[in-house]
Amino acid sequence: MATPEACRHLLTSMEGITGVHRSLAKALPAGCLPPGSGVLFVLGRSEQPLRAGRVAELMDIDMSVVSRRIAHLVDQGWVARSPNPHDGRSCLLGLTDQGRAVVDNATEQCLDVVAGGLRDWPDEDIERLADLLERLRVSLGHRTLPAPEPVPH
Amino acid sequence: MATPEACRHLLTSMEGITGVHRSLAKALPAGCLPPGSGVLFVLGRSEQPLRAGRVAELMDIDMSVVSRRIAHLVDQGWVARSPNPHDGRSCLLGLTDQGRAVVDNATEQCLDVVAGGLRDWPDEDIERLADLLERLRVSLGHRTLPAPEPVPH
DNA sequence: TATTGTTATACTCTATAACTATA
DNA sequence: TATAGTTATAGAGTATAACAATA
Repeated sequence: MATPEACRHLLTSMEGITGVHRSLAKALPAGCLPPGSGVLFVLGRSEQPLRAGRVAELMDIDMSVVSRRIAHLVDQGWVARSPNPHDGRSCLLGLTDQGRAVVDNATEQCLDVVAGGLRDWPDEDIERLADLLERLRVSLGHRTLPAPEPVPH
Repeated sequence: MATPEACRHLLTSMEGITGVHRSLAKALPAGCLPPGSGVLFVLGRSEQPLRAGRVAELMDIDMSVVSRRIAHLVDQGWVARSPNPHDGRSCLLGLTDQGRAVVDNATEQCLDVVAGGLRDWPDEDIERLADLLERLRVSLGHRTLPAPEPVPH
């Protein structure tokens, strides 16, 4: 049912999608989104500790990237590694209290900016946009929902 | 009217927004989006030739970035500089026929991927998402619409 | 003196490939 | 042999600062 016209319209509006993201980041106080925040957010949203490979899968980036970031985040004291009882090759990763504080602060700052920019929006438009973005992500094949850590054999 | 709950929901769905963009790029044939495509797209959408500073403004990135990209795109033969009759400090930038071909091809390839992923979406949802994204971009302060080149004094 | 654009430098995000350790 | 993770290297996007030319 997707006509080429509608897709073309969407494509144009998606063209600047990274710009929107950057605008948001620029509107934030300096240091609010430290390097590697993405990993921090993913770990912060997860119910359980995650393996590095699982983080890479959820973010749809290469594990080598996650590995280097994790090392840095551990150095910062924001992420803690604990041994994986089921597999000696991997560790389980979780936020420290400090890491949680960084995530919570960044989230609040982002919320301030978004809520400020969207203060005239009707609530239902915001909800609709969020829902549509989520569906777009799924339709374009990007993983999102953290499934429970599977127990290996 | 924007409640914190709705904004939080939107923020979560925006977190992976660059991932969606990357998914799209990854789904494309190699070489389809050459470095600097963004500048190419902006020039391709403009009715008239643009100054470098104007491109930077429209993309909300630093002019130094545009400058280096333009140099590369001119080397590739995709962008042509012409003298600006109103101001000797700047040039006017436009696509060459080759550049136009690159833009058109990339657009079609992107359309194929998007239309494929969204083939089950009702048309009105696609339009609604495109509209909401456009409004989001405006509300968060990101410039989009190419205004006519102002004539300096 | 202010503005336009260029260049040098550096930082962030990402991927590929080669490697180590464990399964 | 296959998988999880690490490390080295490289490419792409971006910003800041110093600079040259023109207004």
